[in-house]
Amino acid sequence: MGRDGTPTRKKILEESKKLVLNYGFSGTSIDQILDKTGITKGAFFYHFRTKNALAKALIENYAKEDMNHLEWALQETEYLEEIPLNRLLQFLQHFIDMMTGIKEPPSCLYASYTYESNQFDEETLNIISGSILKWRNTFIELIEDIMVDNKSKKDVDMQSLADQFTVIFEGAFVLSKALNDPEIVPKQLQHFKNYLELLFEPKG
Amino acid sequence: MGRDGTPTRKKILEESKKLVLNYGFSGTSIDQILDKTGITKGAFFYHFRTKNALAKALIENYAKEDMNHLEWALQETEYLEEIPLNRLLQFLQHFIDMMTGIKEPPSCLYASYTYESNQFDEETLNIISGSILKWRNTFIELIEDIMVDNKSKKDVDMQSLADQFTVIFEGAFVLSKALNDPEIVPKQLQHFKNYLELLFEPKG
DNA sequence: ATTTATATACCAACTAGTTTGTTTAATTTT
DNA sequence: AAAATTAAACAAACTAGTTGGTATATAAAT
Repeated sequence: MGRDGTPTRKKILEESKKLVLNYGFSGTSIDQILDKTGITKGAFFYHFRTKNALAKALIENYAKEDMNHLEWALQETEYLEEIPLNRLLQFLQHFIDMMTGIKEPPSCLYASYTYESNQFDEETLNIISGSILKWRNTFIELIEDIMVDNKSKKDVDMQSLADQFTVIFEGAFVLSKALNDPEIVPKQLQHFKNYLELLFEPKG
Repeated sequence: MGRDGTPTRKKILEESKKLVLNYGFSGTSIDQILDKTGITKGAFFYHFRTKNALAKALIENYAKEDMNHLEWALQETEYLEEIPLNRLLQFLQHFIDMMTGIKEPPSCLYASYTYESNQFDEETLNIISGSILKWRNTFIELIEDIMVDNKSKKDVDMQSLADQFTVIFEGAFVLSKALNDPEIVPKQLQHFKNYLELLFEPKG
């Protein structure tokens, strides 16, 4: 056994994530990361073969956490399986709650990478599209369950309705950052919840 | 008088905008811009004092076009002033039409800059927030006109409802790019239109 | 009308500094 | 002993920005 490198690796990933979200990936230099972490160049290149290997590790990490959020909300609402509309609304409410009261504007590595996508290889970009498609398909299933015995008030395209969750998240992040107002995020999600209620709630 | 530099300046702005949207601002080098435009470094720095002066000119240009779109849609729907809901829906429809049939995923310089905001000075970032607030206030007025004699089906926060237009645009751009599917954009806007119809249309 | 002047536009080569990445030898931790 | 880390020097390529000079269109003076 040698010594344990995981704390160092973790520190690099943590600090560089913050830097990337505010300077962009190209705008973040390795020297900047070394300053923030206090480690040396040798240690950095011991953990990551190239700067783009860091990019990939960052997005892999981020996607894993993202998929955990998805699984968590699915499990938390599993008990409502028999009342599909309530389940979907509760699923959404979890994310509204999560985003309520945050102190600074959140941001998303997917969007960050997407706006400098020519810097990254296909494998790295596929992690992003893969995650987004996972959200899409999850929502499609949740909505399909509703539609079994519940007609929507409007003739809607289901795939794009499913995408709207991610769309609103991503868009709200951009506005929240640009206007420096974290409250924008939960408020926008609330509108999506309203929309689903208006579309699917039975009463007149 | 010397020769006319406006075509050169225009070329720089056009090409660098494309580059910035795919590589990020930091990820776009001046040499790259010179390759694409075929001009020389001397010419570049004749037109722009620094690289960040280009960033500012780019966003000024972009914001101006953006504000033109806003004014255009306002004027096109002015004839519906007396039927505020129809006006808002028609206003939206203009942008749905504009985004229908496009061949490649569009993107937005506001979002691009926002995800590497630490690269830019306050003046540059204020152009972005200024434009977004202009959209917000325009939509607030349009919605207020509706609410004069039309109660909404849900108790909605007006400011965030106004913001949703920009939120959906920005979010749809991100997904459209990440999944390489330009059709996402008009489809997402259609959902916003649906939402407004469900909120404000009188019939049961 | 041709020369002369001049401001603008532009070019090619250069400079100073930064970037990612390498190397090597010594040191620390398990 | 093996893995992780430091420190420091180094290189090759790239970066933003500078310099000194040249071309071009217009306007003024001859």
